[in-house]
Amino acid sequence: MTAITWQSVQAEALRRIRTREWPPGGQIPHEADLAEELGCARATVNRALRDLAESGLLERRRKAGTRVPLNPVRKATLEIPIIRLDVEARGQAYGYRLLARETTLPPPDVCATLKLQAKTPLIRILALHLADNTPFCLEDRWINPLAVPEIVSADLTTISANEWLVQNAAFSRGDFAFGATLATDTTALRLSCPQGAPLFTVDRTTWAAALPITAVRLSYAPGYQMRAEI
Amino acid sequence: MTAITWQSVQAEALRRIRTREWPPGGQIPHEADLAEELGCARATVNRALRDLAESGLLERRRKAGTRVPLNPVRKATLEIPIIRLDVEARGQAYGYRLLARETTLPPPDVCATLKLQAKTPLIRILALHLADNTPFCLEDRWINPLAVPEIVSADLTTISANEWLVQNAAFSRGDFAFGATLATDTTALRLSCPQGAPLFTVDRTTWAAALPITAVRLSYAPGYQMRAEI
DNA sequence: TGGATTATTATGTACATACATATTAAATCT
DNA sequence: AGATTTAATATGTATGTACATAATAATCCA
Repeated sequence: MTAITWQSVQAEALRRIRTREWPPGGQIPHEADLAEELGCARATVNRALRDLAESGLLERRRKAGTRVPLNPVRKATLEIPIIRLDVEARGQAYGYRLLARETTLPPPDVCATLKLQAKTPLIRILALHLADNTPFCLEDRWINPLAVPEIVSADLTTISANEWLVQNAAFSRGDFAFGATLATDTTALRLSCPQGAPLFTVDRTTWAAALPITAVRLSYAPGYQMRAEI
Repeated sequence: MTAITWQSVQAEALRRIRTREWPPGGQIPHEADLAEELGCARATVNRALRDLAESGLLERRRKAGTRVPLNPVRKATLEIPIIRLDVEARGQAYGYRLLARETTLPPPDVCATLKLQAKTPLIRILALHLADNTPFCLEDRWINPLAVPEIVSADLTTISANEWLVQNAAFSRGDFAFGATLATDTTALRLSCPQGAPLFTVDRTTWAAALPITAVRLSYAPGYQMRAEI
């Protein structure tokens, strides 16, 4: 029976940080000293402190040691589910409607975010996600067919591009930008909300290495909140 | 020289996931088998796969083994810096103005989010954060003086409550809710933006165990975007 | 057959040791 | 003194072994 787990070491470290036994800006003992003091292996202390450093509560550098940051930059974890699961997790019935699908030349801003030549034709998808039959989220997406050729034969009337891409595109990197925009007249119509309503929006771009796959703007119906914990 | 690191094992696992050599929904080999195949210790494989599971790319269960999820719920990491550092990271000059400070009974909704009795007087802070002398973010905060008694003697005209609390409050848990709201007349005035402009807002509540510390709404000037990577 | 019990198994973790690596501090040279 | 080289050191990681734990599969019994 080993009474000391890395979690217990972490809890003790957290206690010392919170009580300022390890003051902000100050150095904390070496792993080896802590291991001896707490009666465990250095690897156990390492696991505990490494984890705290990843969440921003400690700063570690080789040779320099470990210190408590003065202005910790805490890290919160955002869960990015497919929209269907997001709706279903709220206990609501999910619905989906493909509004438009075409292959056309993208506007300059889309070209820029995807770093593509202006003359590359892309697939544009416009779709509406519903929760309990009321508009939940409007998906305005551009897809690079060179990155996912199978998309041209995919039936996007029953499965959303959001879901299809998660399952079929081997993406390696993604950027997110969260913001607020006003509902334009057409957007308001589609989301069944007043024109000028404030919409929470997510602009997402995903890549397979250097190859751009897709850029999407998700406009959520008024009142939507994205949640996170720390 | 040990050629095989846990990062290289992770890269190989990622490759197999992306190429569908390990298909979605399918089981992958045991750690022990992988370790033998790749020529490393099981602990190395464990570290690599555990990390992938934490980011949502694998699902692991004791005895059941490891599988590739059909609908992976990816985890993005959000960095939560103090506002001053957020501004300075953009290469802009940070400014700060305390607009109001009073001790008063909070409205019912604030009581509810903080789970406090309605008759508990709280400290209310209203402050403006500036970037290059233009309004950047409006901070509307309620602080529980029972959780941080030193706040009553803190000078919040030179250091923001945001920063003071990060440095002085030992919080253990926090909830975030991101959304979009319309600028009311008073908010528009303070942020120097048109009334009815869409504002990206963050509602944050922090706790020390079960003791509520503070609830704050941050309203960012129009155009602000919060970014994350995956 | 059905329900409880027991065995099995894959992951999770602890440990001691050894070495790698980044970074700082000391020493050396010009 | 200032620049360069060298030593020292704290963290980072790999390994083999051992055992813990959770979850499943097999078994047993009524």
